[in-house]
Amino acid sequence: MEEKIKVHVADDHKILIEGIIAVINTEENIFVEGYSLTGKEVTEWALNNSADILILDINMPELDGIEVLKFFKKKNIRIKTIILSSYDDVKLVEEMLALGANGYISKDSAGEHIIDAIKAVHSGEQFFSNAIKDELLKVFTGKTVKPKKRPDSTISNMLTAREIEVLKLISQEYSSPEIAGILNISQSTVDTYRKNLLKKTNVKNSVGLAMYAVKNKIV
Amino acid sequence: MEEKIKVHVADDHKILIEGIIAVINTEENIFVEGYSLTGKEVTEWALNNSADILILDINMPELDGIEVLKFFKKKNIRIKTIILSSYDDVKLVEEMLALGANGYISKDSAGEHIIDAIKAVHSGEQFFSNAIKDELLKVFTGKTVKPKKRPDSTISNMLTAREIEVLKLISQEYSSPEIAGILNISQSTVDTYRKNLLKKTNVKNSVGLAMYAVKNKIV
DNA sequence: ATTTAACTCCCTATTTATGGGGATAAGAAA
DNA sequence: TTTCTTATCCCCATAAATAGGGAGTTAAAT
Repeated sequence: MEEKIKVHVADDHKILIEGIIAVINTEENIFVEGYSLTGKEVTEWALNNSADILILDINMPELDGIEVLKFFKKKNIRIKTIILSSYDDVKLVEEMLALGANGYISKDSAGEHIIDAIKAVHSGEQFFSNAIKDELLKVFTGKTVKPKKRPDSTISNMLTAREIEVLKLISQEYSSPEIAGILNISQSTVDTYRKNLLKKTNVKNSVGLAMYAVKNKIV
Repeated sequence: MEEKIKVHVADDHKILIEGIIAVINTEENIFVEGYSLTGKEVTEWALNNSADILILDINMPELDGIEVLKFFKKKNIRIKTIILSSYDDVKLVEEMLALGANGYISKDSAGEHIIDAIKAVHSGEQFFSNAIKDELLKVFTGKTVKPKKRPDSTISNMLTAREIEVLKLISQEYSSPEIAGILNISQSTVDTYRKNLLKKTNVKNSVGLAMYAVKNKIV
């Protein structure tokens, strides 16, 4: 009496969807109910359909994965979701968990991991790709299940107000001496913020900071 | 006696590779010889191995598809190549063709198109995804091989191919010494490109370059 | 054949950025 | 009260980026 696990896949690259379907088809008790090619399609699908598991790409045109999850929350749609990401970003995982995602796997990982993820999430567990696990441990020391507290514990909250100000100015092409002038603080202080920003965001240089600011919609 | 078409796949996302393999495996007379996860791996593979068809992603870390094709040209390695791209960009098609690519398909297209592309390219034809065809017609009115004119004047066109490569790497947080290493040119040259980029894009610094790259969808 | 554009490399010099360390005052939290 | 966070500042040192100049090679276009 096997009840097959019903999966829906959402990604803007059809080839990748077909790949996932092919991988899933090697499993007896999992099947793909259908797929969506845009975030909008997913939300429309979700209004009148359902599945046990939704595999959701974060990078999609128009409506991305984050927006889709927000939509679900708003409409009180409950579906176990596994996030599919191009890169391993702890910050994103945090945000995703806060939005109710149940798993997070990287596109770099092998197809078998998708199967593992589906099984785990379907049985009520959470699943993360190995690459992300180590990072996670540092952040959620021990708490495996819920980031129940502060609903908007996104990354921007890890940065202090002043750090964000500096980050914004960096992203606007200002140099440290200029930022010092604008904020009326010494350049040493600006340098300190730069150092802290680099550590907290885990990027290599100013360009990384700017890209981080873009990703997190700080600019 | 059918001779199977031997294919090598290069993409930084393993799941996508598995998808392509799965799709290709549905075909009797095509098989996947192996795969590479980075551009560097492809070049190393190509030095001692071969295949009938190489399916090559353009967006890969460190060494992208363009660089791989340039490497082939330099080393006089001949392999029929089908470019796999996330977006339909005529400019890229132009460049790819000039570098000797034989086909260009979008990740948005269905898996069956890969099969079609492999068969077409293997039999000596060129293959393009439908989305790109219309665009192409406008540009190469009839001429399938050589792109001699560039009637379009987008901002990205003011930048040379090499400049765009450097810009990409800058946006990926690489420093000049690192970029020099990746592209196998001297740091002086990289510095020259930086100077030219700053002038052409009219921004103040590396952060500005990265933001420019984002705005113009170069990254 | 000549010009042009792209790619390549070098020199000199100054300014910024990065990385390590430590330190103090104000205020909030435990 | 004591501890922790935030914001502020400093020293030292090295690496990287910016800014100006010049110059050779190749390949394509006219």
